[in-house]
Amino acid sequence: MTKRAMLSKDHPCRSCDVSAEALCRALDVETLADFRNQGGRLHLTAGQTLFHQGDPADCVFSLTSGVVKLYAILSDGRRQIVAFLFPGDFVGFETQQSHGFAAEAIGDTTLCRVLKRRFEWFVDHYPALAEARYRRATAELAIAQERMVTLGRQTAAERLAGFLSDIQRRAGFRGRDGANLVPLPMSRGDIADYLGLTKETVSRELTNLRKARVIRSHSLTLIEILDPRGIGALACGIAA
Amino acid sequence: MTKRAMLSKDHPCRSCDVSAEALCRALDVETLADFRNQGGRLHLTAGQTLFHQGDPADCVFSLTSGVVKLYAILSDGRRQIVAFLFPGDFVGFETQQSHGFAAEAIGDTTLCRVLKRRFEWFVDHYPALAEARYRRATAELAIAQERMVTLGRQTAAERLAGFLSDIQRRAGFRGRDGANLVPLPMSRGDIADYLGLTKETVSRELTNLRKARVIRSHSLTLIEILDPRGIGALACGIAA
DNA sequence: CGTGCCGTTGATGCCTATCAAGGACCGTGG
DNA sequence: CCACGGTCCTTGATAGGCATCAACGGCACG
Repeated sequence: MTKRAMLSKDHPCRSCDVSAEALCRALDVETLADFRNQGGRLHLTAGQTLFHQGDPADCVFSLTSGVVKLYAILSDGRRQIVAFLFPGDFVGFETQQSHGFAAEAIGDTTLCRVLKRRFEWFVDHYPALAEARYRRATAELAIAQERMVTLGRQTAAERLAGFLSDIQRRAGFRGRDGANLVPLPMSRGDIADYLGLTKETVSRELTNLRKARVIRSHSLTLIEILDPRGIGALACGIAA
Repeated sequence: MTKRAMLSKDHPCRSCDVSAEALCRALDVETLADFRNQGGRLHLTAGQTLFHQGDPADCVFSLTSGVVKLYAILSDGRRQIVAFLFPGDFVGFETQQSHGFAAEAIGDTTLCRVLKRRFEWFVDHYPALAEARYRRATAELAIAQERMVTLGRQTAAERLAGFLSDIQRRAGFRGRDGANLVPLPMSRGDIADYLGLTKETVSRELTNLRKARVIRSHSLTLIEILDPRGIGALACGIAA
């Protein structure tokens, strides 16, 4: 049994099943309880925004269920989705005063919220949390830099293959027959805006992969990867 | 007089004129001297690489003069430059074991090198340095995310305008007649690989800006911005 | 059972890449 | 000092990949 089980029976963190990499995990049990009591729990339904571009960034959030998109909108309506956030991801721990991007729920979503000032108090007093926060920041930086390569230099097919690999790694699961299943809770338009393409191109490339028997669609929001090597070969590109 | 003047007369950091945001500035004088003695100074000439993709990341570097490009190469030779580093910038403070990108000097370059283990010892013992390192990481993350927008959604003209604005902010200076001068030490090919374009397109867009009297070329590596508002109008895009 | 949103597919066009040639600049060596 | 070669930049012609425009189909919802 993990220390986690020692939380009082009705403490929300007790049943929190976010991935082991969540920043909260850097805290021991009593501290976690303390930390958790600083904030509140938040529910969002599809399309609700957590914050807009330019909003003051005075809270940090830990996503416990659902998927959130982080995006920028240009003056003429063009949109770029900077990241999809999955359970276990943190939002808002950047040092800027205001949010550079908007955050919006893709489906039903729950988050934990803590005032940033509180969060920083904990960071100052618990080196493990500071360390975890720093590791998270550099990990995200590395991801962001990889995405520059994707957006700057890859073709539509490569982008989509890379995207499917990523989602599989972060949210993929096995069917009872061992099938390699990948959920796609976001719309085609969202995928397009994430990859710097249009929804039509995303749709076309998906059918290409389908025709090539690399993937199979179980529904609009659930695909199966039939040929992981094929996906990998397309996606890789990077490094010699 | 700043505390800096208290460094022993021949201490290398004494004459170091990197921008005030360099991480070293988080340390007080004696500590800085101590810190500085851990490493060495490094000189590179045009085209020399500091490290390759995949090299073990066991040193951190502080750029004191010159410009360095950080880039990835895909298996078929496509290249994406992830960042240009200017004096005051730090390299290699990410948490990964190996470098995800290669670093190469664009012209003559000098850097300070410190073993990462040493650096981390200082981070552990000087909270101000930890704080500065964290701020730097999140600042770079924000920049990387902005660049996703550029690479994913902006046109060639917008990318170039944004690029010129950025370089002006980071390395621009005034001529004796007040001219708004921007150095371009990197080649057109480098700019192209930074912006996700080709060198031909970069060249064409530069001549467009020239014909539109938005910029003027003093030489291949030095341009003058005649119409900052024009550049800004093109570059902005972001936010309504 | 209609209505609307989302996804797919097709036809067309545009932006930028690619291919190609000429020109400017620079360092070298005669 | 000038000729020379190489590299980088510029400019033009053409092509291709993806966007745009448009129509249709499926699915969810009222």
